Amino acid sequence: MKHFQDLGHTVIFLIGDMTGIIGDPSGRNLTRPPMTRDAIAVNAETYKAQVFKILDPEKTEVRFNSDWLAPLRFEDLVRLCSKYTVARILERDDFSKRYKEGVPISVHELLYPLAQAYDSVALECDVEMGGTDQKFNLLVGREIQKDFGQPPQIVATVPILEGLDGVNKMSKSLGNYIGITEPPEVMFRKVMQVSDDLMYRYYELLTDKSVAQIAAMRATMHPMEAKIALGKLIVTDFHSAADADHAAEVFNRVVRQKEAPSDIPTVQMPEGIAKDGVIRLDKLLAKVSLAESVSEAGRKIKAGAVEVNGERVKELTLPTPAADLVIQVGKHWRRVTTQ
RNA sequence: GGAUGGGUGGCCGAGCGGUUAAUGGCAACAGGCUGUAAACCUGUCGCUCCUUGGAGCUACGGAGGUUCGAAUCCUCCCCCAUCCA
Repeated sequence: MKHFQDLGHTVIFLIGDMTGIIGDPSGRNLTRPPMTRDAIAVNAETYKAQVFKILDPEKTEVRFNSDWLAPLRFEDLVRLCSKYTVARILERDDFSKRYKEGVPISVHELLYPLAQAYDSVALECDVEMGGTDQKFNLLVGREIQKDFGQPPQIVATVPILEGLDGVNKMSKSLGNYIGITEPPEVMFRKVMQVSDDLMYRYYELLTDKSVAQIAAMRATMHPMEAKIALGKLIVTDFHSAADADHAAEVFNRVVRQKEAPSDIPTVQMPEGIAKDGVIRLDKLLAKVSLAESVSEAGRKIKAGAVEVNGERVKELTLPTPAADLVIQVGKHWRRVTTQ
C-alpha cells in the first residue's frame, strides 16, 4: 500500500468493523467466535494509530464497513446471498477441509466472504490488496461486483508474514509477533532472536531490498551482521534512525555483554520477607513478579536460574541485605530497595 | 425430537477402580552450546506452608451416589459435534 501511495495513488484503508463481528475464518480450522462491537471499536482505533506509522495520512482514506453493512436489511442480505452458491463457497480450502473432516462450520462463517465481497461493491474497488489467505474472499469480490454491474477489481495478494516462530502467521493472539507500537529495544531484540532463514524472509517482506540484493547478502555477509542491519531497518521504519542505533547499542551491551540493563524496574522490599536476619528469596521472587508463584520461584532457585548481585544463588534464604539487591532471572531483572 | 460419539492440566491427547498431581507431544520457562540465533542437549512445568526433606490443599464439564479408595462405576443435569427427522 505504501508503494502504491508513493506512486501517487490513494489508498483506502478498510477497517472491517462489521465483518469483524463474524471473524474471518480464513486459515482457521475452528469456528471463530464472533467479536463484540465494542471490542472491535477499540481495535479500530489502534489500527489507525499503527497504520499511519507507515502510510501517508494525506493519501489515505479510512473507511469502516459498518457504514454500508449495518444498514442492510434482511431482505438485502437475502438478495446478496442469492448471488452465490453453497457449492462455490465450500470450494474454499478451509471450508471444504472442515466439512470433509466433520469439523463444525457455522452459517455466519459462510457469510464472511460475501460480506467482504460486498465491501468491494460499496467502495467500487479497482484494486484490492490482501494476504494470500484472502485470495478466495477477494475473488468472490470480483464475482459479486459483476453482479452489481461493476468492472471486477484486480486482486493483488502478498505473502503472509510468518511470526517469530517461523511457522505460523504473525499474530497477536499467537504471541509470535513484533508489535508496531513496541519500544525500539523490544523490537530490535525480537528481530535478533529470529532464525537466520526467517531473517532473510523478513528482508524480502519487510524491506525494500531486492531479491538479488538479499541473495548477495546471504552469500557474503555474516548472518549476525545482516540481522543487526535488519533490526535497524525495522526500528527505523517505526521509530527513527537514532532509536535504531540506540536499540542496537543496548542490545549489544545487555544481551551480548550480559551487562545489567540501565532501566531495571525498581521495587520496594515487600513486607514480611525479612525475618530473623534472613529473607525468603522464593517469596521475594514471587512478590516482585520474577516468578508466577512461590512454588515456581523455589524451583527456579534450585535449578540455578537466579542470580543476586551477580552471584548464582541456590538457597531459598539469604542473609538480610544491607543494600539494594539486583536480582536476575533469565532475561528479567529487578532492583529491590531495602529501606 | 431420535440415534451415536464426546467434554482431562495453556493447547493437543492418553488413562477407563488403587504406587495418578495424572503417560506422551506441543507451547512456555530456566541452564548449556552459539553469532544473543536456529537446531541440539539438560532440567522445570497446580498451589500453599515448613530452612535441603516433607506436610497439607485443590484438580480430570456440574451436582449427588456406590466404594476402604473414583478422572475411571451409577444417577440426574449442563454443554459440544455428527447423522436421521
